[in-house]
Amino acid sequence: MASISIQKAGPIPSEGQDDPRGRILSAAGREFAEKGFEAATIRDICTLATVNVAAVNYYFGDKHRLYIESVRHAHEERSQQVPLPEWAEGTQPVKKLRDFVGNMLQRMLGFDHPPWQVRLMLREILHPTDACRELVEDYIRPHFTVLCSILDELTDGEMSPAELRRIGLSVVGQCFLYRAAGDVVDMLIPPNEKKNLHNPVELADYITSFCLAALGKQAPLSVEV
Amino acid sequence: MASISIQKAGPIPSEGQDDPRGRILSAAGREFAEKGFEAATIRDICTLATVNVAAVNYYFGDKHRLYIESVRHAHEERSQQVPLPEWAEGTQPVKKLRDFVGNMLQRMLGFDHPPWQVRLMLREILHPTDACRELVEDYIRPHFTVLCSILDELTDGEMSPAELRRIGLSVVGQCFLYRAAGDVVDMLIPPNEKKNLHNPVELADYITSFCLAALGKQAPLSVEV
DNA sequence: AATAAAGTTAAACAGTTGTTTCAAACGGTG
DNA sequence: CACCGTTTGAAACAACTGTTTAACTTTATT
Repeated sequence: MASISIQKAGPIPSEGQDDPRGRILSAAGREFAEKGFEAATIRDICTLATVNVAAVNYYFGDKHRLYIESVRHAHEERSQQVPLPEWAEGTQPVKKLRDFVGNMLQRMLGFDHPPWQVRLMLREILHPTDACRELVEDYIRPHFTVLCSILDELTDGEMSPAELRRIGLSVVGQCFLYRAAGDVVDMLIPPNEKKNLHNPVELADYITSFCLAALGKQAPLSVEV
Repeated sequence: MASISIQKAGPIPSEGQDDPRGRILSAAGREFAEKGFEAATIRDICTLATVNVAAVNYYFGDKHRLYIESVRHAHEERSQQVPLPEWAEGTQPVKKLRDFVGNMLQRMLGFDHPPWQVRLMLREILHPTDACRELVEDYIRPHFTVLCSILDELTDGEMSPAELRRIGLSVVGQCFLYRAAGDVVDMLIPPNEKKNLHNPVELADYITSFCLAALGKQAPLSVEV
């Protein structure tokens, strides 16, 4: 019966290097991230993980539950790969915002090319399935809450929570475009321009400045007429 | 031989109502938009279009070419569904920007729920395939160019083309988030707040104001310290 | 060492996929 | 009407899918 292995959900939760469950989880994450749930096949995943096809059924029950676990595994891993910055008491909110945007861009875009964890999460954001709610509550909402509290500090409590959320979405949106539609962005701008202006470091500065200017906490990008 | 039907690529390009080719194209668009290329099946598409499974092979050769044609069909249809606004000579660039953002949001989000054309294009933007280049050149780039020229007017030619493109991406990004990650946005904000602040009309005003403020063409959203 | 449980394997299963076949039906032209 | 290329139809094809089976090896416990 499959239900036996389901109850256990894996015999040993340790993350050893020759731990089959962990290997499957990692291989599945990469495959799901690259090809999506339907196009990724259990056989390819098992080949990549060097386990027998029956192992998926043994450890996870079926493909769907393997996917759910893969998403969970991905955002847990990414959370400790790129943790939120910690600020000393009394840090200027302007600096906090800049740090936060830089951190978000680093998490989304990575130093070189984005890791499979992010691409898998992105799929879930774009076409949510059962795994989405947990992803939002455990990963996205905490980050978004931090952003909103920074904006609250920045605007000296003048804004309502609703307004803060809307501004927060403006910040996130500017970063998110580069992650979700990065390929199209690359087609819209010249190649050298990308290296100079649209790299994570430059972008963090620019997006922060753009938002600070919009909030009147910094000189506008253009002079007034 | 399949190559016979490929050369013709459909016997009659007319768009009659009982035109099988047109029905397949429309049904395929909806299915691809909802389920993606892999998960959508030729059988489902043909059932929806009330044609035999062999019709796809007859009119389009294979599934992949049907997909390519579907994307083309989608963006051509959407282009004339929501055309770019036309402005009289001497229209204020501020108004142009507001119109453009409103137009873009309407195109992305639709009045009620977004049409399948947009969702199909979104898939291509997120995970580009062969159909992407044409989509960018024929649909996205023209729109983006208009936006950049509006921003050029707005800033009185002070900005370099590269800077204009970067600002343009800030505008697009704020709109794009609601389209691509709409489900997650809905989970992050209270339901009533969505109706009041995050509907296309309110959003157009807000995003325009945010950008105008950032560019110093309008008072900032928050008062200065 | 004997027994049972856990883990792993190759092989097969039933169902679905994209694609093809070939004969029947259609629609205009001589 | 007979002829023709064009279009449609039901059925079959081979390949691949997720899943399961049952025999096998390993590991731990008594």
